[in-house]
Amino acid sequence: MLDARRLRILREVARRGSFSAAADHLGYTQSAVSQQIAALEREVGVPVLDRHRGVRPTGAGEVLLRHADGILARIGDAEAELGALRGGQAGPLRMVAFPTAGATVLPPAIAAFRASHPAVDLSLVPMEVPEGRAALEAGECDLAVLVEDPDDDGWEPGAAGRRAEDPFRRTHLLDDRMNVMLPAGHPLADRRRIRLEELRDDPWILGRRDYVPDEAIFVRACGRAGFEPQMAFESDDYLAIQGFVAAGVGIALAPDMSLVSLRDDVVVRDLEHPPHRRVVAAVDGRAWRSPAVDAMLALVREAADEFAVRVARRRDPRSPEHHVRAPRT
Amino acid sequence: MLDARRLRILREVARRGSFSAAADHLGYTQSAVSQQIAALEREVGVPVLDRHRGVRPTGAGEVLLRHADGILARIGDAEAELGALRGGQAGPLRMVAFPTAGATVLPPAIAAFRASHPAVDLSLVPMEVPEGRAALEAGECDLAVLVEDPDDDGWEPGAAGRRAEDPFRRTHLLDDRMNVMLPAGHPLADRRRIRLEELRDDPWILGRRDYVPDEAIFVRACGRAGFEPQMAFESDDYLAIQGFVAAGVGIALAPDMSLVSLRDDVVVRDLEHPPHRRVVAAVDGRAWRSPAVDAMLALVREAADEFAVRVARRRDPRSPEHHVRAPRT
DNA sequence: CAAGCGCATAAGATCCACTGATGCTCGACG
DNA sequence: CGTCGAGCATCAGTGGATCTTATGCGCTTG
Repeated sequence: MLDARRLRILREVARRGSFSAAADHLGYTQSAVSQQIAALEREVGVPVLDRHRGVRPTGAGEVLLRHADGILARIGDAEAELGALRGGQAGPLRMVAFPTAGATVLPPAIAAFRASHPAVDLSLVPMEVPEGRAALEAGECDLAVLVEDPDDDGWEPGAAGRRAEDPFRRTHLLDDRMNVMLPAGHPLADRRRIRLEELRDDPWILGRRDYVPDEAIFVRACGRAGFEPQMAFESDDYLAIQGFVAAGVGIALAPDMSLVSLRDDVVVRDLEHPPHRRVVAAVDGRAWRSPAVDAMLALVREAADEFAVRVARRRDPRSPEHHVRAPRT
Repeated sequence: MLDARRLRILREVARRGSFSAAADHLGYTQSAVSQQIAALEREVGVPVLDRHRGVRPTGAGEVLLRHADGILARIGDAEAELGALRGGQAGPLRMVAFPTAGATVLPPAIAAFRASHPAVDLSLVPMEVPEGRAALEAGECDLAVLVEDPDDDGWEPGAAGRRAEDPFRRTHLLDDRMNVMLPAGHPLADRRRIRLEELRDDPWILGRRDYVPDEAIFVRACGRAGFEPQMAFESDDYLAIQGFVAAGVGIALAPDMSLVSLRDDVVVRDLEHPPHRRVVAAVDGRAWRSPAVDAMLALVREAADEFAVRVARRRDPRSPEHHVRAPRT
C-alpha cells in the first residue's frame, strides 16, 4: 500500500525542486530521500521524478502529488482531532442517566459543558439504572449517572446476591432524601413531620421490584420501623405514582429529585428518620478517561451541589408548605 | 505520522470485532494485529479499542475510524489512478507540435485518441520546433511533433555545428515535399513542373533563418541547382508568405502541409527534384513511456499516412490543376 | 473443572529505513 | 581543457520496526 510518509517526501521534493533541499527541510539526509523516492518508484513501477536538469515530477508524479495533498491533509485532520480528544477538546462523550436525573440536575451541567467544550460531541441518553450500569460496563458510554443503595454499595440487583467488584470509579453527587407523598385529604396531610410507622396500615405504591434500589431502601426502612408494607400497586414512573396517590390508590415514598413537578392534589411530608438513596456519577475505571469526562464530572458535581442547596432551601422552616405548590390561579 | 497500514488494520478489527478474524482476513497472524494495535495506541497515547468482552472501538477509536475510511479511500483512488496510468488509461499526456502539424495531421489522431482513452488528460500546445524540442528535452511534454532536415538528422540550429546525440526516440511520420508557390500571373505559372534553376533570378520569401530547417533545406537545394537565392523578405507564417507571393513581393517554397488552405491568387507547382522536410514524432528515450504515449504515437502515424495519401491523390495526374482551388463562385 | 476461544507477551528472524561515505554526471569557470 | 562544485545514486552498516512461532492468561462453556 502507498505509504503516506513517502508521499510527504515526494511532495517536499517536488516543492523544493531538489532532493537535498527536501532532505534538509524534513530532517533527513539526502541519501534517505533518494532511497525513499527510489522505493516509491519501485513500488508503483513507474518513475515519479524526472532527474534531468533539476527534479521535476513526471506524469505519474503529478498524479501522486495531486492525491498526496488530500491524503496528507486528511491524516493531519485525524491527528489534530486525536490531539484535541486527548486534550478533552473534541471527540464523543456519551452519557447515560436515569430519567429523573436527566431532567433535574443534568441540564445546567450540560449547558455549561457545551459552552466550554463546543467541539465535543456530547450525547445524553436516559436509561434506567440497570441498563445504564450495563452500558457503562460494556463501554457503550463514558459516564453514567446512577442510583445506588447507600447501605449496600455496588450491589447489583440482577445477579442474585453477588457482591460485584465492579470496575467503576464513582463520584458521589448527592444523597436524595425520601419523603412521603399523601393525597391532599389524608389524615396526616397537615402534619409537618411524620414517622414511618404511623403509615403502617396504608397501602403503598411502589416502583418496579427489579428497578432502582429505591424499593430495597424503602422496604428496609419499613423493616426498621417494625412493619412490612402493604403493596397496592407498582409503577416505575414517579409522575404516574403521583397520579395514583392523588386518586387515593395508596401512598408512596418520593425522593427529592422526583419532586420538581408536583400535582397540587398531593402533599409531600418529611419523614422522621428519612432514608435516602445515593446518586453517583460512575466512569469505567479500566478505560482511559478523557479530560472531557473529568470536566463533565466536575460540572455534574457542581450542578448536584446546587440542586442540593435548592432542595435544602425548599425544606427551610420559614416555608413549611414548601413541597406543595400554590394552586394555579 | 499516522500510518495508513495501521488504520487499515484498525478498521478491519473494528469491522470483524476480533483481532483473530481481522488477522485472518488481512493475511497476518493474530499476534501481528495485536502488536500493531498496541503500537497505534502507543503512538496516539490513548487506547483505541476496548477489549472488555469482544473488541469495540473507544472514543479515540471512533475518531480514527471516521477518518480512516476517507484516508484509505483516497489512497485507493491514488493507487487506482496510478494503475490506470501504468496501463495507459489515465493520467496526463502532454503533446506539443509545430502549428501546421497541429492544424493538419493531428486533429484526426486526437479525435481517435480521445475516443479510445477518455480518462487521459490530453493537451496539445502549438510550439515552434526549437521550443518543442526544448520542451521535450526538459520533460515538459511527453510527445513532440517536430520538423527535421532529412540530410542532417538531429542537427540542432542553436548549438553552432554541434551534432547533438539527443536522447529522443523518433517515429517517422511523413516526408513533406516542397513545392514552389508563384503569383497567379508569374511567367511559369502554367507549367506543370518546374526546375529550381529556372527560378534563379526570382526574389525569394523565406521563413525566419533560425527557425525550422525549411530554410536550410531550401538553400541547400538552390546550391545543388547552382545558384544562391536572392532574399526578398522573411516571414515565419505560411499564410503571410502566401500573401507576399500573391502581392508579387517574391516567390516561395511551400511544403505540402502548408497547403491545406490556399489563396486563389497564387499557384503551387511541382519541382523537378523536390526537396522535402521530414516530419517526426519524438519522445524522450530516457523517460518511462506510458502506453498512452505509444497509443498516441500509433494514431499519429496513422493520421500522417492518411494525410500523405490525400496529398498524393491531390498530386494525381488526372487533375493537373490540383494545387489551385477553383475560385469561389 | 477441563476445554476452548481470544488477546497479550516473549523471543527470534527478517525487513526496512536511515546514516555516512563514496561514486558519478553535469555544468560552471578559470 | 582541466578542475571544481552541486546534486543524485549507490553501498555498507546499524538500529528499529514488524513479522512469526510459541506460550501465557483471562474468560466463558459444557
